[in-house]
Amino acid sequence: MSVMPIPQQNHLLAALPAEVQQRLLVNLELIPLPLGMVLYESGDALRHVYFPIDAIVSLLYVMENGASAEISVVGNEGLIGVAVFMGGESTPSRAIVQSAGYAFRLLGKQFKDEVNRHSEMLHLMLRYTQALLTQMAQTAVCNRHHSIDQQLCRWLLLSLDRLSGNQLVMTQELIANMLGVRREGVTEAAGKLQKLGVIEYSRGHIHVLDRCKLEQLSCECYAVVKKETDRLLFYVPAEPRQGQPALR
Amino acid sequence: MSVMPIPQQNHLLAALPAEVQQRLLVNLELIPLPLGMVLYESGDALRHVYFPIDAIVSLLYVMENGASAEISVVGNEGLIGVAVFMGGESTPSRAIVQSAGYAFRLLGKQFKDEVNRHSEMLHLMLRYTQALLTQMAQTAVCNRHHSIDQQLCRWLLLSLDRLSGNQLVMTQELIANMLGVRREGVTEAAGKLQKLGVIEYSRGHIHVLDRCKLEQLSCECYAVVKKETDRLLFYVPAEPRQGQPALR
DNA sequence: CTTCTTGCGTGCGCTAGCGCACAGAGACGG
DNA sequence: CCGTCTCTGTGCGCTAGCGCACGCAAGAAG
Repeated sequence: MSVMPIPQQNHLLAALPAEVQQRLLVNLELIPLPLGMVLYESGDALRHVYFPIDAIVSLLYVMENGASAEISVVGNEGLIGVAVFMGGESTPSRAIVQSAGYAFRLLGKQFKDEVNRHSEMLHLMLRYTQALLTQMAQTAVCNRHHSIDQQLCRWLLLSLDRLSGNQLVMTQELIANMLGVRREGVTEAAGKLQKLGVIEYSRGHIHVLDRCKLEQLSCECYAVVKKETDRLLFYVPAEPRQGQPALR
Repeated sequence: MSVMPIPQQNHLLAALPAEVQQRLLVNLELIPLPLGMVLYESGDALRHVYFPIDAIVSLLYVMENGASAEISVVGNEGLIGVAVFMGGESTPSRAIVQSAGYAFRLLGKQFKDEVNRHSEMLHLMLRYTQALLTQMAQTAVCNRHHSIDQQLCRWLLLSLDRLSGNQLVMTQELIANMLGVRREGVTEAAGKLQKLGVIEYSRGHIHVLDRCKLEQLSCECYAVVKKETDRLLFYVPAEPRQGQPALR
């Protein structure tokens, strides 16, 4: 990040009415999110909501025995902390930084008040929440029916969509935690992809060489979630943004 | 159903302010939900929202190859059709009746207008939606990490909580569809439970004999979802309902 | 340049769950 | 009472993924 991040780089913030943006701007706090930082733990009352700029945050469920599984992933298309306006104030999951970067944050209470004052803003947030819901549902299905190979492809694509460039900084161990599988399983799957010339990696750095191939090898889950997310967030009838094709 | 169902048997309808109840009552339509009825298909625009009384409805994702997986389950604690007020108007899943019974339904537009007029009502619906979110997340985790035996226990408990009595009408084949596993897998798991004296079944009728044991044999997922659902929906500070222990 | 740490590769035995095939047994209509 | 359909039980070979153990090599630290 050589240039200063601005709030409008987060799609949700950018989509707010100008008037609301003005009022929120002064309260937004730019926060660096280093890899592995925990934004909140399972059951924590949410003090802030976070709007990622170039960071990626995973919602992770950690079981009693320590095993984990990623529930959903959030980049600059969304926000962390939907429980603030959904009313629960907490969720039984952990929010952890999966790719370092920056985010703007806002006090939960302030955000909640603002959301409740502006129905347009509320409805935007609710559409985002529905996109999140879709992602969770699809994760459930994917966990049930698809191979590690397919899931790795899906996961790489989800991350890629939320990054600029085609390189991820991410060890296989961490990917395994996210997918809820063995590290060796990821090694094997990644090895296959490398042999096929789809990716190239070494010691925590993954280059995606052939995104197209990746999409072919992925299960349907990626496309379903992407399509639905685009429908919910980026198709705004009779506005200039209409038809914007992708997450980023 | 020898007695006439009344709207207040649905927890969400019962929790609405008296004034709103009055206005909705005349528009509520009592509908019988036979086993297997599809309330909506993946991608359908939602014409109605449904409030189950004694029926159970599953949200099911059906993949391209026909395989399926249950995303969440809804009984008289909730409603079918959250996409109406979340703004998406549709979801990529099927709503199918898993246990026959009755539900009240309401035109989606009417419900939406009502929700948008009453913030108290909206907030109740959002809390329910968060409970749904939790259930989906937990389903994802459960699909990843737990055995068919454990998942069957969880599934039986979820159904039991939404029924009166301790008998389910449900073939192993259908349970397998819900869990997204083989029918034989369910046969085996159910056989174990029967040997342990936890359940008793024959040709689509399952009697639960020892609910306690069922909870012990289930994975943590059931308890997590139940606790969170109770927290979100039934704990209303400084009101008579406070401390109500269970879903039903 | 050495040493240590971190990330990746690999092999091996094991189990859960799959796909398939078929058999028996309750329910039910004629 | 008989044929038919639906539901459940069982057996068998197969594979994906697990747990474990160990080796190796690229960077970082000294």
